[in-house]
Amino acid sequence: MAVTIKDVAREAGVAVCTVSFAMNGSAHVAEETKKRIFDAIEKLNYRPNQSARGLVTKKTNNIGLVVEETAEGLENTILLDVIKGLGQALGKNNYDLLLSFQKPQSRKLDEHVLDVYRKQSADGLILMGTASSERPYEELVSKRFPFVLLGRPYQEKVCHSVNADNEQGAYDAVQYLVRKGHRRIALITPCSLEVDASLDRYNGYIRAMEELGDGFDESLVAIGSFDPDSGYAETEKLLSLKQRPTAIVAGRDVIASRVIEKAQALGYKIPDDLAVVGFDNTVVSQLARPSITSVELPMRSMGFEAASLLIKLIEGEIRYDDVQTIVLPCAIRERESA
Amino acid sequence: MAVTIKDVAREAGVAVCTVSFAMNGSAHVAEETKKRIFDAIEKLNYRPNQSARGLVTKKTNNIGLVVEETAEGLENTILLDVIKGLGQALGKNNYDLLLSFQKPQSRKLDEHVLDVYRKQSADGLILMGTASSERPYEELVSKRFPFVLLGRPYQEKVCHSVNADNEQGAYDAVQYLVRKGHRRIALITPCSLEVDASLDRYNGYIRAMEELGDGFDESLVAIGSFDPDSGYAETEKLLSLKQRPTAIVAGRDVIASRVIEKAQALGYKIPDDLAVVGFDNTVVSQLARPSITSVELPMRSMGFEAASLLIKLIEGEIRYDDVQTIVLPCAIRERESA
DNA sequence: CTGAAAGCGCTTACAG
DNA sequence: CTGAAAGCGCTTACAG
Repeated sequence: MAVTIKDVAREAGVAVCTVSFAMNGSAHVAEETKKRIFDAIEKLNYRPNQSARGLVTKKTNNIGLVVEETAEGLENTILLDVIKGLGQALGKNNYDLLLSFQKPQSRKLDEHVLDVYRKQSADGLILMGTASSERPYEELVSKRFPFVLLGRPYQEKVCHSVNADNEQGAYDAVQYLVRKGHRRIALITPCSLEVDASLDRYNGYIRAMEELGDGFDESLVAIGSFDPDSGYAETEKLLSLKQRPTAIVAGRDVIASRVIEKAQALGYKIPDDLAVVGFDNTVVSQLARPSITSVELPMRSMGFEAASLLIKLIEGEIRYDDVQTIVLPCAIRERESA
Repeated sequence: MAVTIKDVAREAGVAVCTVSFAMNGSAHVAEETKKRIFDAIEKLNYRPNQSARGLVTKKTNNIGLVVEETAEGLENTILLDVIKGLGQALGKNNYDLLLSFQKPQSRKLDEHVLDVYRKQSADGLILMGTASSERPYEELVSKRFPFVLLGRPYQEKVCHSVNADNEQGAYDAVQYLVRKGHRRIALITPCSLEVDASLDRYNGYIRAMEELGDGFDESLVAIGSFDPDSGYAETEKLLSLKQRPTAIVAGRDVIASRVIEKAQALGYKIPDDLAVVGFDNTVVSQLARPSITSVELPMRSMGFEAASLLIKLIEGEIRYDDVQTIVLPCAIRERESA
């Protein structure tokens, strides 16, 4: 049915292997022969069958990305940027992205990750999300199967990983506010501190506050959540402090928008009475009024770096044991709120 | 290196083909033998090599989704919902999603679409986006390669397609406002009318307005754009009409949020002085204050239906020539702005 | 009900 | 520099 390498060989009047050599550059082929071959390929619109190729080369030219059936990992807009970043690196290197979705019945994500490895349908894996499972890594590592953690806890340096520097992002946010003249700076965490990124931001905040010399005042920290209304109550609490903060670092943009609403409702002018810095630089920060100064996570770069690293691992440009831990800086996008 | 069907056969003490028969149910195997085989599979963690399987069955169990290098198609948050919907259907049926990114150099998306077909790395294709190219379809159709258009112009019923009923969505939005007592209802289109979805919404609006009996007043229509500030000027213009509208249907949520801001700045109360209905039901409509009543596009269902349809096509449950045109209804999510 | 064998479309030593 | 042949890991008629 489909055109095969045999058809090309016949059309060009050469042996099958010569076509293969010419296409892959795996042996020298006379210029003239080459031209005949490439003409035949173009004429017939020949593309090597990936399954046949994969069977012998043990390479699929696919990168796997596993997604939970509940799709929690897809919840955030941010994933789109990651995929774009992945795509840039992948397209450049001629890889495709294989998104594997869990079957509704099978509850164990770990097993599913292992399955895409066992089926050999990808040459490497990008593992992203917050879920920190240990088991799949073991089998993957022991079999030296290439994979890169993206935005996950980096397992004591035993796995290649790419992450955003959340700690530095929060630190910079405080520093930015200090430069604007603030000293009483509060933090609302993006969610519980059990989540890695949340803890990192918390730590960055503390480091910056301690450097300020006033010491760390626990009453200036509130724990936010994924509740869409998270930020209202925390703002009210923070602003009713005897020594109220003049600035708030909100762990996520949505929370920042709630902070602004509540503060405005209480009669505060933003940013004059209260400065607000958000996190994630999502569309929310652009649409809010006033627009929100926000710490941008380099999601696109993270995707790009993760895919580039994985490809180097696959192609042997980086040794498997030479564990890479890439941490990318966050940048502050200045807008009206601070 | 990896465990093969031979290993399983040896472990279970049967012939290779018996293992294959047992796994695929393609021939009867005695219960007892079956048990030995499945025990061996479990013990060895055997999973059939996808390339080998694909080579002989001519099936990859992959669905292709082509993405332009510029990733325009990925621009909207909405794609995430589509992917979730695709994933639901795919996971259930044991297919993976192959996202193929264009190489930076190759400028022709059409060729790239054809390449994933020619390489035989997917059993079918989901084509989404607004770009309407004709050429790839021809080759695909003539070779009877399964593909489904998602949110694209549906090419005079020659291609299977899944779409949202934008026309009805706009019609319903007007009807909804009429029920709230409005008659002077304006429309700001989501973008130029060259885009299919935009035109459909425009037509739905017109149909509803004409049914009202007051006839179609062109001055009540403004053409919006993708400019982030689109909506400001249009609102100003519409509200300065001698007979100003009491309600505005905004073609996108972002535009609706601009309408609200501008109207509020001009002293109008929402929804009392001016009712506003948005489109797309994005996070913007939830975060705006007042929150925005919005027409929801069934992106998740569209993804699910598109994948389900494609799988039926692939597996022969639907004849290739029995062209399916699935149009899914939009629903109005009532909030504060109307 | 089970086994031996051919073949899917490639790549890669191995000769010439 | 090019050709004939083996083999990758499966599935599927074909015998028994």
